[in-house]
This record gives sequence, structure tokens and C-alpha cells, in this order.
Amino acid sequence: MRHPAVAVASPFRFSVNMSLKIASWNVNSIKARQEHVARFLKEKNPDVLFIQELKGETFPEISSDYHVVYVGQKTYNGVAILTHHGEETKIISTRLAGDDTDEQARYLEIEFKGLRLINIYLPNGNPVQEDSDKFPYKLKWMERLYHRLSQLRSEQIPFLVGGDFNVIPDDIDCYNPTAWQGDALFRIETHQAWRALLNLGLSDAYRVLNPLTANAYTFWDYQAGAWPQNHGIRIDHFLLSPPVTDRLLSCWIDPTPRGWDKASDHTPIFIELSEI
DNA sequence: ATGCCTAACCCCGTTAGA
Repeated sequence: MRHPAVAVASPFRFSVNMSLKIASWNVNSIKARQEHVARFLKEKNPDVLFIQELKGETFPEISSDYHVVYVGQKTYNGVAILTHHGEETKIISTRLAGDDTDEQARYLEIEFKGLRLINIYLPNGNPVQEDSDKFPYKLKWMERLYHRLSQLRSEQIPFLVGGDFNVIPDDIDCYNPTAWQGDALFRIETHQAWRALLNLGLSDAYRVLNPLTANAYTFWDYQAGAWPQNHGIRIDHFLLSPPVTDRLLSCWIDPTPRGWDKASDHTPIFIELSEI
């Protein structure tokens, strides 16, 4: 048979432009990294950029090509979503449900092109010790996230969650698993909560397409020559709900911004989705 | 080894990050 049996719905279906490129990057202060972000947008031209750790209450003017929605906080946390050419966005929520007393700016959920986009800066959780509530806060936050995503699943709303999860999913995701034993990013409770998210039917976009790739990291400590020795961890992720996983074309980590002068300790991760 | 580095705040050291 010379011609495919299935008709092509649109002559543009196989155009290279018919995809959505979404990036996520913890910049460790938007004020300190605004020139890096401007360079990144210009060079990579993503349709959407998730940013974490704004570390401030304001968002500087960076690019007239992008529309910015953000939730800020003095000194700590803060997340933003940038969309190219001011495409239609609608803010659904600027906080994670489940604790009205939680003032930390770590969650931003928007509607974009029929998708729910969720940008998170999941709590670090260290130190793990009796007299600190940081680890319990992390676990509670993950439980709240589970409930929110479970709700979206039952409502059959297609979504993706991207950001700094502060979770090292497995041994392959860090240069020295032994060194991370007991750390909040690698604790058994953290892994249980991570697996609970996956068991909602979500996929870890990077591992779907790169199941065996080792030494693939998104964070390198400023200290002890971690970057030049590639002593990193993979903690920035995209989790996709099933219909979004069906649209996944590619997922990659771009280490180059980590090598820039006065760099963030994180580097961006990308996904590319086919258009409907 | 629990620091090594970096940023914010604002007092010139502390807190937090991961």
C-alpha cells in the first residue's frame, strides 16, 4: 500500500513547529540571575519556562517576549511561569491546598493551551532531626501534593508538574548513593512519597526516555569542586499525567548554564510535547 | 570531615540551601 490508511488531520501535523517546549530551572535568586535567564530565553527560546527560588517579592523586567506570572516571598522560595508571546494563561492557584497556615511561596498552577501546568519548589527537608520540623513539613507537603494531583486525575484534567522536587529518585540519580543515605532528599519516606506520586499514573519524563542514563544531573553543589568533577544529583523533574506522557517527544538536561560565570547551582531540564 | 560556596539581610555574622 503506497499511502497510509490513517488520514492526516492537518497538513501541519508533521511540521517541526508543532510542539511545545517547556523548561524548568531553579535559578537561586532571580535578582542575581536575571542576565542568565535573559540569555537562556534568547538562546533556547522555550514556549514555557518554570522558575524556582526567586528569593524575593518582585520579578525584574527580563524579556518583553514573555508573559510572567509568579508568586514571590521575601528572601526565600518563590516560583514563576513565563510564557512566550503572552499566550493565553489563567492562574488556577498560587498555593498548594491542604494547609491554610502555610505561607511559603512554592506552588503555582495555571491553565495553558488546555493543559494544567504546575510549577513547584518542593521543600528541601534538611536537617532531618528530632528538634526540626523541616522534614515533617516536606513529607506533609508531598502528601498535600499527592491529594491535589489525585484530584486532578479523578477530574481527568491533563497536567504536568515541573520544578525542583528535592527528591533523588534512585541510586542512578546521584554520584555517590552512600553519601546521601539519611539525607532528606534520599530518605526512605521521601522515596515512598515519590512512588505514591508515580502510582497516580504519572511518569518521570526524563526516565521514560532515558531509562538507563547515569551521571545525568540537574544540581551540583557550589562546594568541594562538585561541578568540575560531575558530583551531582538529579532533583529537578517533570511528572506527566498519562495523556501528557502520550505526547512526550523528548526530555533532556542542558548542563551548560551551570558552567556560566556566577551560575545557579541548578541547571535547566526540558521536555518537548507534541501538539494535539 | 558537617566545612568547603553562594545569596539575602543588614550588621560585618547568621540562616538557608542540598
